[in-house]
Amino acid sequence: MELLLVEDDAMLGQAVELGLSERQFLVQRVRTGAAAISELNRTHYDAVVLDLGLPDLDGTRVLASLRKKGMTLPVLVLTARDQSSEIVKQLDNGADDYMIKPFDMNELAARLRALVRRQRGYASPELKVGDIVLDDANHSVVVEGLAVNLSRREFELLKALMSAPERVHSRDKLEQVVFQNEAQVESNALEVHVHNLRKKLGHKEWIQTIRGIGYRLQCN
Amino acid sequence: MELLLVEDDAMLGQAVELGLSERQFLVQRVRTGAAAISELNRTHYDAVVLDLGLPDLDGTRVLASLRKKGMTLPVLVLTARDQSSEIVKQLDNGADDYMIKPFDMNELAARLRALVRRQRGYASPELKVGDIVLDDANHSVVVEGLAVNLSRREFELLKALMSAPERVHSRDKLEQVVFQNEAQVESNALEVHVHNLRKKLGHKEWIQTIRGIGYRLQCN
DNA sequence: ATAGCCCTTAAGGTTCTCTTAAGTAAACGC
DNA sequence: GCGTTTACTTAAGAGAACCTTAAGGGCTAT
Repeated sequence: MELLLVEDDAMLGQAVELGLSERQFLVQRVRTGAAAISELNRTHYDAVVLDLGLPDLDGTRVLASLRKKGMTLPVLVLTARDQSSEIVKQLDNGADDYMIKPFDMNELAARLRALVRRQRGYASPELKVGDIVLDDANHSVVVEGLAVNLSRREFELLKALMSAPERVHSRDKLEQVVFQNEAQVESNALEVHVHNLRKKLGHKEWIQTIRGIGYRLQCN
Repeated sequence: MELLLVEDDAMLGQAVELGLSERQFLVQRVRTGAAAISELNRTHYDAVVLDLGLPDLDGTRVLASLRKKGMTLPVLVLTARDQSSEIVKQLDNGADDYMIKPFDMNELAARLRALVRRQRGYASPELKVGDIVLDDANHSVVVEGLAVNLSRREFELLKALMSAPERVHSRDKLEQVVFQNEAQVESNALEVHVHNLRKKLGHKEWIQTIRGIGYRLQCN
C-alpha cells in the first residue's frame, strides 16, 4: 500500500515514516505542499497523510488544490491540538479523516488501512483495464475471457500496473512493489518478469517500455 | 494584478507606470532597491519589474537578496542595451524574464501576464502551450492531435520550456535540467537535442533561439 | 526423495539514445 | 563587406537500456 507523507518536521516525519514502513506501508515522504502536488501528479498513491503546518503552502490549500483537480484518493490530516477548531473546515474541505498530535502509530496505521479499504470497497473489488480483469481476493486474472495463471511476482507486477493504467510506473517503484523489500535485487529480474508477463497476457504491446523511466500499461 | 515597479528614472518610471495602469495593472512604484525590499516585505505583489541601474543597491543585489529570502514571485528585469551581456547572469540569478530598453509597452504587459499566470496555476498534470500537450504522468506528448515520441532528454527539454513558455531559458539552466547532473557535457549536445526536438514538433519557429543566452518556446 | 514450478542470475543480442565532431549557415561587430 | 562568433545540421561510433533465453537453485507438494 503506497502512501504519500507530507510532513516538514524532520523528527516527526522520520518517526511516522519508520512506523508506517514497519507496518507494511510503502512510504514516500515530501516536505512541502508543492512537492506533494507534483508527486501526486507524477505517480499513483493509495492515500495521503497531510500535515497542516507546512513551510510553503498551507495544508488546507494543498488539499483544496488536489480536490479541485478531481483527485479522489483518501487524505488524512494531521493537526496540532490548538488547530483542532480547524477540523470541521478540513473535513468540509475534502479531508477524509484526521488525527491530533501526538497520536498513536497503531491507530494511524489502522485508520489508513480503513480509509484505503473503504476507498477500494466502494469501487469494485476487482481491477478492470481493457480486457484484463484482476481479482485480488482470489488471486485470479482473466484476459479476454480466459483465465491466465500468473506467478506471485507477475501478479504483483500486473496489479501495480493496473492500479494506475496509462501512467508510467518507474522501475524503482515497480521493484519495490514486486520484490516487497524481501531482498535487494541486483539483476534484471524485473525485466524478466515483464517479459514473462507480456507473454502470458498475449499482447506484448499492452505493456509499453518507456526507456530510461519505466513501464506503462495501455490496452486499446 | 499588483505590480511593484522599481525604477529611479523619473521619465521612464512615469511612462511605465502609466502604460501598465492603462492595461489594468495596479502599479506601485519605488525608486530605490532598499525601498523595493521593504515594500515586498510589507505587502503582497504578483510580480516585480526591476530596473538594473539603481542609485543605491544595484538591481542584481536586490534580486539576489529577495531570492535569498525565499520570495518566489516573478521578477522581470529591465536592462539598457549596453548591459545586455548581463542577462545570462540575471536569469541564473533568479530573474524570470527581461526586456531591453527601449521596449514596447504591450509586450511588457503581455510578458507580465504570462509570468503571473504561470506562477498561479500549479504544475498541472498536463502542460498545454498552443497546440502542444505534455503529460508528465504518462510521459506522453501530443502535438496538433498527434502523438509524438520523444526520448528522455527531448522530453525533459520540452517540459522545461513548457513550464514557462514565452520566457527565455538560459543554456546553463536547460543543461542542468536535461543532463540532470549525470555528467558535465563539453559539446553541443544541447543544441542537437534542440534540433531534434524542433524536427519532431514539426514547427521550427516554436523554439526560438536567443543568441548568446538560450531558448524560448513561443507558439502562435 | 522426486518432480514441478518459480525465482534469480547471467550472458548475448537487439534496439535505441546520446554524445561527439566536423562542416555549413546565420548573426554580429567592426 | 569581411572576419569572427555563435548556432544549426548531419552522421557515425560508443554506450546504455532493454529483450530474450536458458541454466541452476530453492521451494512445495506429492
